[in-house]
Amino acid sequence: MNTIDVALICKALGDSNRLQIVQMLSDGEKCACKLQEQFAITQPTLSHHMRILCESGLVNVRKEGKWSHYSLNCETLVAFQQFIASVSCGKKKGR
Amino acid sequence: MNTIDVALICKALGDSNRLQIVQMLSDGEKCACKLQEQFAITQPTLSHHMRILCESGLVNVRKEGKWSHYSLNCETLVAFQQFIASVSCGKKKGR
DNA sequence: ACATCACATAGACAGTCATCTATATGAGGT
DNA sequence: ACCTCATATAGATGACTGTCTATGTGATGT
Repeated sequence: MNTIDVALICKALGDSNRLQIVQMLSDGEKCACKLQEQFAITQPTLSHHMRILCESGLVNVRKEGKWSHYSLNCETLVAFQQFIASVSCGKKKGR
Repeated sequence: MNTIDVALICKALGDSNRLQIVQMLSDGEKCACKLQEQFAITQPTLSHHMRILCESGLVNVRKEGKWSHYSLNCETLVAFQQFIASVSCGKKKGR
């Protein structure tokens, strides 16, 4: 995973609504209607946020009838986590 | 570390120049002039990026004579990494 | 066929962002 | 005192962002 991809994901997570959405998806797949309940934003705004999350690669969508079910993309998430974990603060030992 | 703090850090990392700066600081403290060499941006623009990184809490600055030395803030970095690592993709995994 | 539900798209708008040029600040050196 | 170097600040500008209202789309039910 290169810096451009990571920056895109960070940008997606740089909005606290979206960050909370990701945390909610940590529990497992959820439909848009379920996510909607938790936020004081309109349905189109949520849809916009979900699009950004999907485009970053961090979130997958599964359409089933009228519903859109969103879930975290494990592969992308893990690659992102590894990238972030690879940053070190230089000092050999902490504390 | 709460969602607002994390979102602020993500926002700071959501620019690829800043993400690369953080990667460079992973090596250890560097002065602005050293960072400057690596980017095709003007000095004021770099200064602007450094301010955003400092305000996010992820970067510290140490002034010494004419120079500004930047380094990663270990405490913030680790807290951020833990937050990111705590997101799971739902499918059961160890730990 | 029609109405309804779940969601996406379009367009608008105010606010924020990354970048630049120009200028200020402050530390050293001569 | 003056000049230079390293960096910060100010102000401008065009692009992008988050949010809204209004409307479109496609699936489901009567």
